[in-house]
Amino acid sequence: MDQTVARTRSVITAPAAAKRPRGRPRKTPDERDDGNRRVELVNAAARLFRRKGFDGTSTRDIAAAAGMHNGSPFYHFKSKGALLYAVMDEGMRSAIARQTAALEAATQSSPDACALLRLLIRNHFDVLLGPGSDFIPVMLYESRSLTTRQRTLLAKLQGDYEALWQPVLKALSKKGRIKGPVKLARLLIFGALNWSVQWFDARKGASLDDLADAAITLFVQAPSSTRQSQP
Amino acid sequence: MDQTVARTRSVITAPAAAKRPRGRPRKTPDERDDGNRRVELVNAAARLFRRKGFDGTSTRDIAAAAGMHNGSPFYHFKSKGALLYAVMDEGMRSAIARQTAALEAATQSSPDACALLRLLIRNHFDVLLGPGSDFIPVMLYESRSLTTRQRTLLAKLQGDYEALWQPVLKALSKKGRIKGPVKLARLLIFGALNWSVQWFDARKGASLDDLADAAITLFVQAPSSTRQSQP
DNA sequence: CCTACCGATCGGTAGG
DNA sequence: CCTACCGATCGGTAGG
Repeated sequence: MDQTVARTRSVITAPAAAKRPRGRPRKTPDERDDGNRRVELVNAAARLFRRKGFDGTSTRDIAAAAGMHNGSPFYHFKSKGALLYAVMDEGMRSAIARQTAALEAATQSSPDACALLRLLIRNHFDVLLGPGSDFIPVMLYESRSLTTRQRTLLAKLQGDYEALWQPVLKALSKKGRIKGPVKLARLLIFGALNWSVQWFDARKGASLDDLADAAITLFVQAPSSTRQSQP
Repeated sequence: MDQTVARTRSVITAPAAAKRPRGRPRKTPDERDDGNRRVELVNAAARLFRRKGFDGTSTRDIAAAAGMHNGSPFYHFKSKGALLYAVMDEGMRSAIARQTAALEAATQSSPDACALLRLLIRNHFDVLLGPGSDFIPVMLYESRSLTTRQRTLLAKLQGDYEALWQPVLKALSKKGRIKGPVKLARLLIFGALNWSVQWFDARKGASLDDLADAAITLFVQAPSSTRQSQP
């Protein structure tokens, strides 16, 4: 939100150069308040919320992971719940931005619905399972702990995210390559993808590309002969 | 375990007859220790663990929901985690029993793989979303709170459950009606089903039959013409 | 952002 | 299974 302002200030304040011993956790004093610590808090919270759940994570855990002391997170966030919301909000915004950019780039070359779905799915897996992506899993599995208002705000972003998929799914449905009611198909497909958080192990078995291939193969019906498109 | 001993004792101690004012929740003294209270605890725990999560539920919540006082759950279970395990264990055993019975009954009449899959899926939705079924959702979404040993024990049951699906899925795969690696297909399909816990609303929209239909339609490829079976 | 601290809650236990 | 209770932890705040 207003981080840009704070960030600018830090550039001015900072001695700019290298040379500070700096203990592990603590940042240099001139980096204080510049928004970086806030980001570190959100990152630490995302990682811990994912691994231990919202209720299983204490604000002390988060503070320690960000190299702070007990009460310091409350300097940046007014409550633990606000931290949770920040994680989810950032997760959704970055996922939307990523998919939007991918779709824009792709549409220039090959506007094939099946290829677009594969792109969306592949990116979705990356957001769910890729390195450093704890935000969306937290969003998916910890929303019980949100307030009603937070839930409403995030539902808007989720709607935006789904809206990116809808035309692609509709096109495939119209071509008879995705069967059944589109709304239910979308929910089932998202479920298949989102559940991968529970079982995917990056160290063994399939790659994210394998997953995307398997998903496309499973959900998208083979084109009926080749006649369907030219009757 | 050794509850039988305590049970006998209570029968002796109890005044046996009627006539006691008794507050709402309490059972009659002669029903004490007969195992019913244990069942009530597990049921209450299942409902609360599902709604608020394991970490978000206190043993006092559970005690109150079962009409007991603060420390009483620990008369039946040695820890909160043991209660969680009991919920999941019962959930898995009853789900396995249900699917096994359904498969046995069905195999007598029509051994059609697609119909069998539809049966499994329909029952799975019932176990996930039907009335009073909080056990499997807890199993699916709270396993983070298990100890390693508990997780191992439950993994065995999960394997048994999956084993019921495997021949059906393999048959469909062999017929070319489920595409891609069977293992990944199974994981994706389970995900699609299990995720319904997050969005299904019994009061509006689709029924469990609608869901099962949509799932079958989405996952199972239309038989290629009708020729595939008689080459 | 640290220090010191508060009130509340929690899992669990003793002792009957 | 109840009563009374303990030690630990937790979210959050004051005051700098």
